[in-house]
Amino acid sequence: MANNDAIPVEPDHGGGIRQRSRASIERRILDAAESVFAEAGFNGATTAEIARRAGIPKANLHYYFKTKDDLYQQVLTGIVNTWLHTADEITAEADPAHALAHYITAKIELAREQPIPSRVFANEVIHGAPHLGTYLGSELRSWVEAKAKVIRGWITAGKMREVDPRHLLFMIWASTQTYADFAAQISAVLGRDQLSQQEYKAVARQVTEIILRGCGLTPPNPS
Amino acid sequence: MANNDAIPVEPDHGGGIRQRSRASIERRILDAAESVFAEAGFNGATTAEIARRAGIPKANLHYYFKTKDDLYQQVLTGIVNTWLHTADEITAEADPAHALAHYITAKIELAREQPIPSRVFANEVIHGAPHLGTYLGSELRSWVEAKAKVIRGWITAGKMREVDPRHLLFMIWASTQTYADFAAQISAVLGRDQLSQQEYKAVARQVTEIILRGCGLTPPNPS
DNA sequence: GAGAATCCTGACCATTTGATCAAGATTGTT
DNA sequence: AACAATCTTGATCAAATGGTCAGGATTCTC
Repeated sequence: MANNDAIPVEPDHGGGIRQRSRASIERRILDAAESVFAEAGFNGATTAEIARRAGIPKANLHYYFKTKDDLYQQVLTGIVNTWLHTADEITAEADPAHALAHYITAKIELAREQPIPSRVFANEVIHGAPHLGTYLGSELRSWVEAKAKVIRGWITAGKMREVDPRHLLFMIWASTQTYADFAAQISAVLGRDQLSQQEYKAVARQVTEIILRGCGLTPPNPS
Repeated sequence: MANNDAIPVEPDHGGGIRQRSRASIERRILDAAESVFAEAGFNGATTAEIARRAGIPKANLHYYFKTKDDLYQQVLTGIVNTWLHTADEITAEADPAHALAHYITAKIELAREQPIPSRVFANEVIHGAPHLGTYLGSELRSWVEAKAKVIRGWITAGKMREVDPRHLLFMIWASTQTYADFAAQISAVLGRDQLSQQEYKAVARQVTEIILRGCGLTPPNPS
C-alpha cells in the first residue's frame, strides 16, 4: 500500500489563508482517503497511509478528522451525493429508448472517469453496508421507487416490454459499475492495462443495445 | 505460498479417526474463514475470529494453516475451482438460446445458494486482486477466450446477433453475481430481508429474457 | 503396552495501528 | 506589539493482531 505518490500541494492564491488552506487540505485528505479506502477497504486502510498520501503527519490528519470512521463517513457521503442525480433524464415524459440509453452511457462514462469512489461504495455494500446506516433502505429505496414508477408508466403506455423496473435498474447498475469495480478482472481477461476510450464507447453501445432490445426498444443510432 | 500440503502426513490410509478428523476440521476452518473473509475482507478478517467460529483455539488454526495468507489462498482456490465449470453447456454444437439461458439461470441459482464465496472473490477483485497472482490473466483469460470463440462461431453461423462475446460474458457475470455481492443493497431497496425462491426465479427469467432478446435470440419457454 | 507420530492449547511476543497530547509555530485581531 | 485562535508535529500509548513455542494430550504402529 505504499505506491501512490502524495497529492501535490496546491498554491494558496489570495483570500483568507486560514479558510482556503483548511478547505484545500481537507480536500487533499479526502482524496487520499478515497483512494486508500478503495484499495484496502475500511479495515485495511490505515490513517498513516492516508496521511502519507495527503502529505501531512498523521497527527495532523486527526486534527481535521477526529476519527477514521468520521473520515470514512465523509467519503461515503460524498460518493452518495454524487450518485443521487445521475438518472435525472428518466422522467415520465421522456422517450424510454433515449432516456435509458443516456442513463447507461452516463453510467459507463462515470465508471471510466471515477472508478475509485465506485469501488469504495461497492466494498461497503459487499460487506453488508455496516457504515451506510439507513441510507439504502430509505433514500435509495425512495429513489428507486420513483424511477420504477416512471418506467411502469412507460410500460402501461405500451412504450416498452413488460419488465420489473427495479430489477432492470439493478441490471443496469451491475452491467455498468462492473467496469469500475471489477476493472482488475476485466483488464486481466482482456490482456490490457486499461481500456481505451474507444473501447468504453463500444462497451456503452453494446450494453445499451442489449438492454434496450431486451426491453423491446429500438436503440437510438449513436452519432 | 506454502500450504498444508507440505505437512508430512499420509500414513493413515484406512479412513481412520485421524484422517477423518483432519478433513472435517479443515472443512470447518475453511467455512469459518470463508464467512469472515466475506464479511471483513482479507485485511479486516482476524485469525482469532476465524478460530472462534470454527470452535478451536487460535493456535490450533495455525497448526492446520500456517498463515492467514495460506488460508485465504485456499478459500480463493476453492471458489475459483467451483466457478471453472459452470458454463460447460456453452459449446459450439449447443443451441445458443438454450445454452445461454441455462448458464444465466445456473449463475443466478449459484448467487442464491452460495453468495458468500462470491463476495470473497468480489472483494479480492475490487481491491485489485493482489492475492490472485496470475490467475485472472492466464487461466480465466484462456477460459474466456475459449467461450468467446464458441460464441463467435454462433454469430458466424448467423444464429445470433453480432456482439462482442467477452463483454457479453462480463455483462452476464455482473447481472447475476450482483445478486450475491450486492445482496445488502438489493434487500434494502426492495425492503425485504432476503428474496424468496420465487423472486429468484423471476429474476433469472427477466435477466435471461433481456440478454437473449438483446442478442437477437428467442428465450426458451421456461418449464 | 511402549514409543512415535500427530494433535491441541495457554501463554507469550513483536509489530501495527488508531488515537492522544503537550509544546511549539503560524496566523488573525486589537 | 501583545494576546488569542488556529494549526502543526514528534513522541507516546493502549489495544489489537499475526504468529510462535513448549509441553501436554491423544491416537497410531508395531
